[in-house]
Amino acid sequence: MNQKKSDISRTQILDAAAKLFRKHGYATTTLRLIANEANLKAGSIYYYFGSKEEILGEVLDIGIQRIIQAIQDGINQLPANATALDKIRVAIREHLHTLLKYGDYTSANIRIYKQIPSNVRQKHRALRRTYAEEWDQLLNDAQAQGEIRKEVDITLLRLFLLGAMNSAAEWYNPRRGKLEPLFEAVTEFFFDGIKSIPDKRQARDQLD
Amino acid sequence: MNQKKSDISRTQILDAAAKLFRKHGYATTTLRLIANEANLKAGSIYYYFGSKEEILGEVLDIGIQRIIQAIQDGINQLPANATALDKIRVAIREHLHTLLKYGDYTSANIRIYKQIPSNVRQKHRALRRTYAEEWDQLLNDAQAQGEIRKEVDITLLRLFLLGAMNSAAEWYNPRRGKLEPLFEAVTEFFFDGIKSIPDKRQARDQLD
DNA sequence: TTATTTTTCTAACTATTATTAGGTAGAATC
DNA sequence: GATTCTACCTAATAATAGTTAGAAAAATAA
Repeated sequence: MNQKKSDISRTQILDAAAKLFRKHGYATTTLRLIANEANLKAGSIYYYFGSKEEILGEVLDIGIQRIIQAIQDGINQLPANATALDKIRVAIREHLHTLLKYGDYTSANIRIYKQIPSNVRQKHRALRRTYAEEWDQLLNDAQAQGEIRKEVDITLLRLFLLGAMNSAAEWYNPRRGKLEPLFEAVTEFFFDGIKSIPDKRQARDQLD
Repeated sequence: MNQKKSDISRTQILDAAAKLFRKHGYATTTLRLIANEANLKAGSIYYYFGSKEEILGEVLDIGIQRIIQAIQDGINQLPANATALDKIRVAIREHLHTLLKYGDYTSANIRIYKQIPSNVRQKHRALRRTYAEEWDQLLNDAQAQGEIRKEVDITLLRLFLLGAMNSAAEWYNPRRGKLEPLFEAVTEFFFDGIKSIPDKRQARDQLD
């Protein structure tokens, strides 16, 4: 009844696949490479998965689910009087952390999503949508509270904010720098902007 | 002496490759698909290119060069009294435009860069570096002029700004929306931020 | 121990790939 | 008109991919 050995191998295959998908993309990652990384032979993979696409699907789902979980946990730890912007700060931090530190699944997801078979992408789309909606919720709340200017297009904000963060998966090198400055830079840029002096439009907004 | 026919076919191959690389990635784009899109047979491609990698290399280079050219042209058309931020605005606009409108080469470059054979990426890296340096120049100028707050880390700003813009290649649908709102959103977010009221830190900066 | 089930391996099969060798039709040149 | 060059094509090659079938080994149960 106890099938521990089996679970271990299955996890090793997924871990190996996530790592290699992230690094080399889906198409160029062969089952023989995955098997090798997981200390198996290629044929043995089919004891656990029906196809290469099935592995891909599971890696993708795990990638998003981990990040959703991390943000959920982070927000739950916030004090009761936390503002909407506080929650967004937590979400930014957890997103970056999950993406860049414990990142094979999440990073693989971000990196290869657009270059996978369309039937797999199709299936995975719902989960992505869910994640996007959680962000929209956070951002809309902040706007409703008056913490985000009311002219801001929330959808575009989400797309550019996530786009900026996800791009770090392309250039961030864990050995060359800590993650905290990235978090501070993102919040600084998006919350306050980079300009020295508020221009007329912003000044006007403040008079409302 | 006039080899117009040849040039046309060569260009068609490159156009087809850029289009397919952008859409399906490098590995999954076969020479037969490229040939078909360019109205040739696969073997004929070798009359023009020595290998698939050679096509890739040329597509990548063209992608960056077009964007560099567009920005250069845009800045040159600016009046003499344009500010450093004005130039950055132009650079943002041209970057988005080249990426999203005339985008097969540029978009292919952005999308597949991380999943190509490392020797090709190695060769192409210098051009990318050049482009990054042009941005750093623009941003540093603005900071030296006092138009960007002096605490801003210019390298991180470049990485996140380009990351945000490039992400649009993943989600922008030309049929569903105009490009101008994107441009406005990017400048709004990065220049002024999204917050309704400047927080203490920003207020402090303004007192310096 | 023996029997059964779970897990892994070996060795092949089929399809597809980039690449190459050699041919061909027409245009250009002599 | 004969020759050479240009721009392709056809057909084959060798390598590699995902996948499968069946045997071997390891673990578990009897």
